[in-house]
Amino acid sequence: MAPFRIYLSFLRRFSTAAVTTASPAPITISKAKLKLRKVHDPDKALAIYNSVSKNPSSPLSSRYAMELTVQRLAKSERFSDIEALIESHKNSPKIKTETFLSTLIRSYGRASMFDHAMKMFEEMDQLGTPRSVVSFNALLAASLHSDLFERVPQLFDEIPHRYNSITPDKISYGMLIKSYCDSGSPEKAMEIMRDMEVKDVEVTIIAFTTILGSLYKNGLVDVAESLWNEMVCKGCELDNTVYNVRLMNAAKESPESVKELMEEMSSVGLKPDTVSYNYLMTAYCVKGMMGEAKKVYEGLEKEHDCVPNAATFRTLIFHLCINGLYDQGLTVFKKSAVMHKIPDFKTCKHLTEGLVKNNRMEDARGVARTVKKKFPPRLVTEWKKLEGKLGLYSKASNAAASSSSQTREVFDQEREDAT
DNA sequence: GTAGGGTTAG
Repeated sequence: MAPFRIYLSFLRRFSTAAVTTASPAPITISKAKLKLRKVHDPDKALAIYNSVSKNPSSPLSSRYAMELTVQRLAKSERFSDIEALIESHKNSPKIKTETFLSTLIRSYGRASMFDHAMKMFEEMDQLGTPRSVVSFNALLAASLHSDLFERVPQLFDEIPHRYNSITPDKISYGMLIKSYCDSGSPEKAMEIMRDMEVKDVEVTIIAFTTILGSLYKNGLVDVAESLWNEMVCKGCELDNTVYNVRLMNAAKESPESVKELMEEMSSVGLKPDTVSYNYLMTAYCVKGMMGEAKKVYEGLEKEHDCVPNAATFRTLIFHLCINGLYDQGLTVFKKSAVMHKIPDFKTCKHLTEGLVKNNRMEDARGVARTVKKKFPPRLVTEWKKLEGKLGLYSKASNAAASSSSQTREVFDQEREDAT
């Protein structure tokens, strides 16, 4: 049933493509990956994926394409399509290699389908795939991505006992630590860390970073600071991510403390990245210093050679809206649409409501058009309810339509870009 | 990016 659905989806896409665009010819994998990053419609994603998966040239890359496709389908809750897609790979001779099978387990995790991941792990004997810590780690990753953090300690107890070919390594332990951190127990995570030291398993910078972030989030700032000192004393090679976690904490304090820490970052030879600048921008936003926040945003590309990401847009647009700066919010929103990184539902709602309140009906409809194109079906349904409440397409609002040729231009540009 | 775990939600 499910493979047939995929086929139908593909046909559907194929027939529209035949009418509206010139050639649906087979494409290279690198092209497919570029396209997949932009496309959010699950049927389009599947069509792109199918147009390369037949081409056997580069199997390594197509795994990545699969993960992207699965993520698109997962957002639309198309679980039977995901199952069909992933299971179809079991026919490949590569299924006997543990890394390939582990990719499939991990993909199930990306779709929060932990039971399927577990089933695949258990089927390894029948499939003739040898087991090592590689597939065990894939299974742990699948439970973390499925938000089943309580399953991780359980698997940790059971699996290595059941299969003597599996010995947890530093990455397994890293995920165990993450599971405790995600369930709000950084102290328990620190116990695991001490346990690793006893067992002579390396505590990597990633494990440290996980704990550090969790300590800050749970308000255990003093413990976090002493862990940081411990890392520095041990000569741990610090990187951007661990500094970014500290910046997260500094952002709660003040923009000044963020800047100070960013200078420290530079002085140790690290270059602040998009995430770092996002924290600086956030620090200005929460203080209501929107002019300064926008300067950070504008400097991202111009001065710092960084690309704004989804969090950049989400945070900035949200705060522009709650400060009543809908016009500026709209400008930034347009940019986010061009970059296929529109903000979340709540932020889009704020923006649209604000535009309606200011009688900018055509601009509000422009935002709505983009939202409906990019959100998964469930949210589109929700969004249409909002449109009804706002009277976005009522007669009165049509009459009030104004100044929108510019809006159309930008949204049309975005539309072409998406195909 | 090539095996895999870490950072942003007002």
